[in-house]
Amino acid sequence: MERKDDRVRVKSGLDGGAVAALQPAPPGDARDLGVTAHESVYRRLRERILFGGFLPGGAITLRGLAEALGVSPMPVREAVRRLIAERALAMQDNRRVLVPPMTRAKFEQVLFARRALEPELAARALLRMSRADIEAIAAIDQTIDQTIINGDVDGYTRGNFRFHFTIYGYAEAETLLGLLESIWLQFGPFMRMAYGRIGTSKLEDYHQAAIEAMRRGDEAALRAAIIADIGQGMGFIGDAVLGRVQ
Amino acid sequence: MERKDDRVRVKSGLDGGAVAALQPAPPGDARDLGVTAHESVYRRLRERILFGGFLPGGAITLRGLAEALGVSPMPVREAVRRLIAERALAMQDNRRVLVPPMTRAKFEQVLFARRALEPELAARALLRMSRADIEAIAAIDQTIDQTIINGDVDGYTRGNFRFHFTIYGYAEAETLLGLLESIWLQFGPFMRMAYGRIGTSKLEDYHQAAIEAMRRGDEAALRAAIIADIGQGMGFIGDAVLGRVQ
DNA sequence: GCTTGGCCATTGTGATCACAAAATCCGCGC
DNA sequence: GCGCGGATTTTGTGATCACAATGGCCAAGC
Repeated sequence: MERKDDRVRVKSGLDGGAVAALQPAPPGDARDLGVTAHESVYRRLRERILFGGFLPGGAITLRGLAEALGVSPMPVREAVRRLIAERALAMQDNRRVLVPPMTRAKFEQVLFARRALEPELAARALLRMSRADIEAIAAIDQTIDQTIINGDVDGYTRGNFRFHFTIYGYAEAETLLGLLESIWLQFGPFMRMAYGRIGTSKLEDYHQAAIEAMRRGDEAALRAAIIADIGQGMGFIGDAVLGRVQ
Repeated sequence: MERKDDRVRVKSGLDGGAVAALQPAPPGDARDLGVTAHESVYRRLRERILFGGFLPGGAITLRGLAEALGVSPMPVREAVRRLIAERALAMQDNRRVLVPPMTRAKFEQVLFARRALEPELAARALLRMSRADIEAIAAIDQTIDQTIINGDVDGYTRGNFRFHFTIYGYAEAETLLGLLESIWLQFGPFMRMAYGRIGTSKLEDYHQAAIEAMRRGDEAALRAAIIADIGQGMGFIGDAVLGRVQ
């Protein structure tokens, strides 16, 4: 009993207090309104994978998660199975579930997929965004700048995700967006790890260039800014994580 | 122990014609060797979605599938949830599971994704294929030609899938391949429907051009052949299912 | 005949139990 | 002190049961 809890807590503690612990949803949590238990569990785990810092390679047990989340193992099974299908988690031959490790080959494919999908989604979004929409994106970017100043790694990670996917959401391209979400889930833990290791001081991005391209309605410049942002961010992650990849 | 709930399930039967041909796995089926029940169910459903003809829009019930497959509803739940995560099935707000309908917007995104992923996968495969591998591909294409002559729509559909994914399998790019599999699962039912509606008589493809490009080691020509094949095949499907597609 | 209301079968969801395999632990022998 | 083999615990899997909600069906009323 004691061990089980310990293992969960250890995995969650990537960099101390900045990350909210995995715990049962507060009663009346907005995320749980009219939502099934496994959907709630799925969202919690997904968020944890993207931002929280499940340790890559760390083991995950259904009963352990169920106990930590205050539900029976059943909805956890469904949520975990869904995340496995999205390649966010993996099951090895042992039937043991874990956050799949990053490899150089996988990293390179993630990079290719991002470069193929994200400029396209941004370009499609540009056709459908109002001036107010664009300024909302700019506002998000300002909050990101604040997280950089504050050294808030978790805030930066969340803000960066929100910046990208708020834009892509306007593309009205659910099929392509689904592919991209799977991709982000696959490098999410490593993004968090990289930023956590390097800190926010050296962070720079091409968000401002993207915003100005959107303001001008310049699709080519927007594509270029997104590609530059991907290359810069992924270069960061690659340097931090793959330098010592097994 | 004794099950007191001996409700009459006789008349529940199968849900419409969509699952009519689904049968329990034969004992000792190679697909079930050392494989969990939900994995077996998953493969069977997946194959049916790709080749078999779940009717788009047709309703699917867990208990109906379970009965048709000779298992309890539990492994069906996991298999269906996995297919939903892969976008092969969808759950509407009613919590009813169905084969999602094709829309013009979705079709166009599928086309974009195929054009982005498949030439790349083919090019990567080319670097790793031996001469014998290429001739094995050529042999697959010959069986496809035979299915066209015989008017064997099912055989053509399977052969075409096998032709493409045998090539892409050599690319050693599991991440990209996973994205592409999700894409094929999304248009699979419509591919089958289109070919079934038009028949094999008018079928032509660019497989031969792709094979000769591979024999010459000509990456650019291979990419072009794959792109041409996608355009031709998807044009077929689009015409048959959506009417005219730009 | 057509609409409408209520009854009931059916559905997905979640909890609990049983079981086999895997991992872990523990104590024996060297 | 250190491997090593059996016992024990833990784990994923699958079946069964309970339950609330949705949908379908049929009869009553206009």
